[in-house]
Amino acid sequence: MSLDRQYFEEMEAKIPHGKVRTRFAPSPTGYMHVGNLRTALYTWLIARSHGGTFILRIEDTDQGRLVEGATDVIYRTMAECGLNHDEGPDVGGPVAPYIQSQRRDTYGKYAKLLVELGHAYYCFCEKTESEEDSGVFERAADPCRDLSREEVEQKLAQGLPYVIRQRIPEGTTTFNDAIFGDITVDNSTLDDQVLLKRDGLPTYNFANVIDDHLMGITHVVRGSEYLASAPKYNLLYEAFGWEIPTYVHCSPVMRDAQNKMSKRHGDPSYEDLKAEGYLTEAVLNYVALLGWSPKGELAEQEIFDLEGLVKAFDITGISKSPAIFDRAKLDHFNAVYLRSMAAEDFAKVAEPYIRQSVKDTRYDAAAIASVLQARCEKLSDIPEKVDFFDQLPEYSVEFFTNKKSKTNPEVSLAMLEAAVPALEALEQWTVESVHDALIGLAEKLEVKNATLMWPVRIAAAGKLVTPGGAVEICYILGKEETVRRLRAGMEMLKG
RNA sequence: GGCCCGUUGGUCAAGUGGUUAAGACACGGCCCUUUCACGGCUGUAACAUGGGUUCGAGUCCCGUACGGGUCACCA
Repeated sequence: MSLDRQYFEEMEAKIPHGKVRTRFAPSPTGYMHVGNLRTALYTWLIARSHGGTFILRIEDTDQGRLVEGATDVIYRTMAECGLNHDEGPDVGGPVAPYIQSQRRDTYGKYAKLLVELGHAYYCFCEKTESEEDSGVFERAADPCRDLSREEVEQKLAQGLPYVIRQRIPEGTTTFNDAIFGDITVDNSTLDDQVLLKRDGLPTYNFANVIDDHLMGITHVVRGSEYLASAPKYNLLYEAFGWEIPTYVHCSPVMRDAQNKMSKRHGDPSYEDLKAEGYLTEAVLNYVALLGWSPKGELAEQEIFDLEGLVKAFDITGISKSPAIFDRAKLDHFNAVYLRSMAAEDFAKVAEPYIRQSVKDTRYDAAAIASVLQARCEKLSDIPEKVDFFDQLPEYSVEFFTNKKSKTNPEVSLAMLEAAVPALEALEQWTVESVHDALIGLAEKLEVKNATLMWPVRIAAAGKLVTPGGAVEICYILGKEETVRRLRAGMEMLKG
């Protein structure tokens, strides 16, 4: 067994040093769930807030789980969110390739190096049966652990299939996590995990260590489900004599107190949220705060754009406990972002939703948008809110009764009878002219504004709750349609 | 079951031995008002639990309960 020393030297020589380097390393499942997005965000933030480098690496070592087009979802999501990477499969970089299936040889070589170093061994056993739910898990000593060098050579020469396993030493292992602190475990609780699978591909755990080292990763950000395997990582780094990176284990995003967000439960992915009418900025902002909070004078701030996050972000603000994903709060963030948009920008994103129910192009989408902006939490709320423009809904005569406005059917009829000629007389049909006409009329009739406005709005919209008041709705409807609807209301009140 | 981790209002959370225990969302009330919103004001509501340590504990230590993770030739 001869090792290619030069290969290792070359690989080592390529590793960049001196700057923070982080990596987001998804396996291509075709689905970017919220927890994933948050991990990507934090990872990106750590790099950017240190002026470091952010790397995208694709972990596709599981041949059985390859999903067509899955990497596209990752690229698209990252780009849309503004989480740009400096190195990756598509842009290259000094430690390419960035797709694990293309690094196959490397893992094999390092696995053999580890065998040579005495920290791993060849195992020729059959695949281990999963122990089911026997309740007690006891690891039998692996007979291959103590095979002599000659025996190994012999079996190899016979072409027997094998895996390479990590040789866990006696003692205890302590590792440090930036969020959880020092954690010490007894090595007897660690198993001689497989490093290199029978198909020659590395296991996730091994590939991670090799790639993170070879890519010069300084901060390993990942879900807390990997916390338990961290000691084995340390042992691996130590076995190679490599510097151990900073671990940053993040607790999961939950759907409720017991369950993680999951595709299986129908929890939304980033793309699902987009489709539901949420803004990318709002999702990112919300997700950033799910499990992280700013320190110091920024502690009370909640609205952050990416740039603001870069300035405020700090690993120590990441919390240990899991966070439940709360729609109501996401809705709030989305509403805040929607409201803060310039009117024309909002009109632009709202228009498709408006046109879902307002097909009649005589009705100005921009005008409708302006009335909608302060009134929706997500864009998908829009169609239902503006459905009365195209067609006046059937409504109850009871709608005309409103205590606070001091209206009832009788009063309403009188108001409409007065409003119709006043509006018909208008030469200019603008928000101002309609407003002035109606306010002037109320004054003349010596009734409070609401007494006149309420029936007008009901007759114009046929709904109890509308985006905008009587004036805006009449304006958008136009004179002809407004008058037609008010007259219809009068007929109804007479009948 | 072993090992590891976590636990501040319904939710997100600040808090690093001495505070009237922040703030946000949600919820209730009031104001504004041309409905609903927006905006403003205001209210209800929390340190899982039992022991220590200490003059003093949400903050430190131990136990208990509950929850989660992990124990794959998956990632």
